[in-house]
Amino acid sequence: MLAPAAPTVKDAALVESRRRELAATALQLFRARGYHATSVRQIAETAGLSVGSLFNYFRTKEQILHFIYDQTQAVIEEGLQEVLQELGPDPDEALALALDRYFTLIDRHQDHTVLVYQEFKSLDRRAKRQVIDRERRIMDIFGRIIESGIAREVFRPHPVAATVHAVAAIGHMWATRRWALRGTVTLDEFKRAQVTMILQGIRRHGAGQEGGDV
Amino acid sequence: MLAPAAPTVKDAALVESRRRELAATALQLFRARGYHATSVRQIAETAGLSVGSLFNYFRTKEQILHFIYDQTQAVIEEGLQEVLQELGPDPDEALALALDRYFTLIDRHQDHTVLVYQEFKSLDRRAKRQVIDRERRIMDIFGRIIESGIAREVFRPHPVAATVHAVAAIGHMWATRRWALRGTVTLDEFKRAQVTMILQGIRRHGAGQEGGDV
Amino acid sequence: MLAPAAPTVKDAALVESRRRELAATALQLFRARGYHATSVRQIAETAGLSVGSLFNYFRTKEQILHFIYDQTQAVIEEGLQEVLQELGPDPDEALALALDRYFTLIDRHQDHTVLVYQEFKSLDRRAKRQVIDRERRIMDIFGRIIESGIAREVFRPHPVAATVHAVAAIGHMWATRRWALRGTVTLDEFKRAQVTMILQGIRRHGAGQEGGDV
Amino acid sequence: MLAPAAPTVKDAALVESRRRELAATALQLFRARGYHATSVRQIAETAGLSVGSLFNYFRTKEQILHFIYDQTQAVIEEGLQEVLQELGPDPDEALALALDRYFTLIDRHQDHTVLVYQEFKSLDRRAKRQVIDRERRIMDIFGRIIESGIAREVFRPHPVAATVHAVAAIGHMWATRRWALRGTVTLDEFKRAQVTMILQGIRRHGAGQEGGDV
DNA sequence: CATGAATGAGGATTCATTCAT
DNA sequence: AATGAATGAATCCTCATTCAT
Repeated sequence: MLAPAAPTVKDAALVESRRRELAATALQLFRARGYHATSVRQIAETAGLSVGSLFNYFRTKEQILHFIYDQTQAVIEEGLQEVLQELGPDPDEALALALDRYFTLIDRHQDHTVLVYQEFKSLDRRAKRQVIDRERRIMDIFGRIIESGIAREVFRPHPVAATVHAVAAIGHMWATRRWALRGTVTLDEFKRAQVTMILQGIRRHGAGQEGGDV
Repeated sequence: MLAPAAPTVKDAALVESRRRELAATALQLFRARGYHATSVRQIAETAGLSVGSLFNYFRTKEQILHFIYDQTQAVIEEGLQEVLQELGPDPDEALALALDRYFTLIDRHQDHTVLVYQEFKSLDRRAKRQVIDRERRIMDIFGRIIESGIAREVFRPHPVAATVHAVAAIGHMWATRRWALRGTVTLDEFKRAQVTMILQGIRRHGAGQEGGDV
Repeated sequence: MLAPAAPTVKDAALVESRRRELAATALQLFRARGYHATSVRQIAETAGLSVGSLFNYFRTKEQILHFIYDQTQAVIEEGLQEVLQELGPDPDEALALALDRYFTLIDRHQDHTVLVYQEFKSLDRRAKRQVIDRERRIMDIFGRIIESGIAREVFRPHPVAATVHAVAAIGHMWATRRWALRGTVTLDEFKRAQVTMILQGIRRHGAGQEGGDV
Repeated sequence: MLAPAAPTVKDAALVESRRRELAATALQLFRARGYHATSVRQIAETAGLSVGSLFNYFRTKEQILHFIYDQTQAVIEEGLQEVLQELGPDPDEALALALDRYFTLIDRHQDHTVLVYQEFKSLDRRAKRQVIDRERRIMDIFGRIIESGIAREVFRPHPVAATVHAVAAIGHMWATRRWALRGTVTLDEFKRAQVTMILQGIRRHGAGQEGGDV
């Protein structure tokens, strides 16, 4: 969870709900105009609050950004942890399922995904570290699946980091390269193509299932 | 070429060299501090010019950004066109060579690559379109190689867009996810792993060469 | 007495006690951080009240300041009136006693003394006049002693205003120039030195008692 | 001298003259409305500049305040150093001359004198120290005269700090208590009364000249 | 062509005060 | 009588851009 640090307002439930509203509004504006081009006043007004009120829920503009990051990363991490429970021992199937879920989550949080690429550097050091730590935890989920596949001699023993971050890159691309994909590939086609490529790409014996049957 | 639009100064050679200097300086500053956190004054001073002078070579701050994008994209496109000449008919080998070159170019222009992700939205519509058009041309190079592979029934007939942009995503990741890769994978290891994964991943018969022989 | 103007709350005793508490808290904060750097919210919280409540006891922030001034000036005036009762006819002795009491009171209300110098101008015209009137009354106490001394030809016939305000300046300096005096002079040494200087300084025949016998 | 720290503008002479103008304007406004109640915009506009320009000459509002302090303290210190050259060996006469000059300087810089009392606390630590150091140097000038008088057994051996700061307090009072003195005492009467009181007040043998013959 | 002083719109943030509960 | 959430004017400061020299 993101460090609380809400000024003035004491009603925790109110704080939570207002923060959510504001974050949602801000996310849209940040994506539409960019973080710097979006003024705090715009956020407040779009959310139907006064500037003063906004600052009762976030202490700085940057905190809004951090909150957005934290909130969605949490959802993604939880979503993946959830699917982890359901995974069988077959690395092929496990990775396919995890990838499917990951791509679904990214699809659901496209704006957030792009925003991380764009405005990560606008965070302060502490926030940066938090975001990176969380991202590392998310990557570790795939890392463990792949390592188990390597241990079982199903996957090739390639540098896990390279593979794991390729997974992230390919997933994120669904959000960052929408301009190219929109209209040419559906989410399902995208999933099938990428899952196939990744699975077949890292499998030890090129032979076997043609993957993609997810 | 980037739309001209240099004010006042007539000497074309001077304009070109000054622009290059300024762009190089600006790229470093943008990467170090971010586009918005970098002031035009800083760029000018770091480059050893006066603010007034800078505005003789670029009409707006945004134009500097656009110039940087355009310049590096041109180098990348040319670098790929170059390698295209040398490609034989074997799609496997062709793709491997093109990928290798592409990853090399991205490694050489990491700052630029990251900057595109971060500040693309700061461009105006015209500039955006130009950058996207160029990116599409770059992608088309891979597109043609892959299509030819599909035609020869070497590659699986998956949506080309998905594959092509996966190539981009994986390449860019070398720049955008340095924080994760630095220290764990060398450029050569990275190249080998990704080229293998991509080739094996899209090949029709999973069997065959184990890739990586680049 | 300070002009009433307490809103809403009717219970006079409650009003008085709350005002005292708030004023005491505010005085400390004003001295520590400055009047402008202290927010009403801080005052309320430090005093253990809600902002809303505070505004039931003071209508404006300025009114708090005014109240502090008024309250302490009253104490000082009363303290001096008190000593006036005990004064004998000897102007030398009378002045010495009054000065001693005055310096003691200032020592006890250093924060207030400094605050008057700093934030007098933050009062509105009416409040300013009230504070000045009270200060004049305090000065008059010394004025009358000195005039009586002049009439008895014990003190030199110098402009009384000059002498009287020198007394104030010297007394206040114990508070305003603490940075210089702290650690070098004790209150008693200070008193002895200043009383001696003042008495000997205004006495008609420089000769006579060497003062300091306070 | 005040640490330079002027941004942007390079023409040193221009910086100096603009700073003087701005400081003069600011001093008036600060005195009339108070430091906090005066906006930077007001200062700029009153001085006939744009806000942006003002910030080419001072980096912060506080720096203006510091500059004002520094500038006038320098004048006062120099003025006293000057008179030091002309002093003979007679402590009585020396002190009388120094006091006369000091009171004259304070009269000439009343606004500054009051402002120090009011807004000293608005300075940051470094600036505070600078102002105090300078004030100490000014006090030392009187300190040395008095000590020499004590050494020659002309003045009583009272704590020098107490006397020296009484001098300051009495001098400053001409500025801080104008509201009481204006109209009742002229500068010359004030000087004569205070010089007499101080000299006679600290002299060893109450006898001797009746002072005031300045 | 170069310089650098001037501009002023615009941004984030604070805070005294109000008022519905 | 107490609470504390809401308000929005006002503040300091930055920075891209212009233009006289």
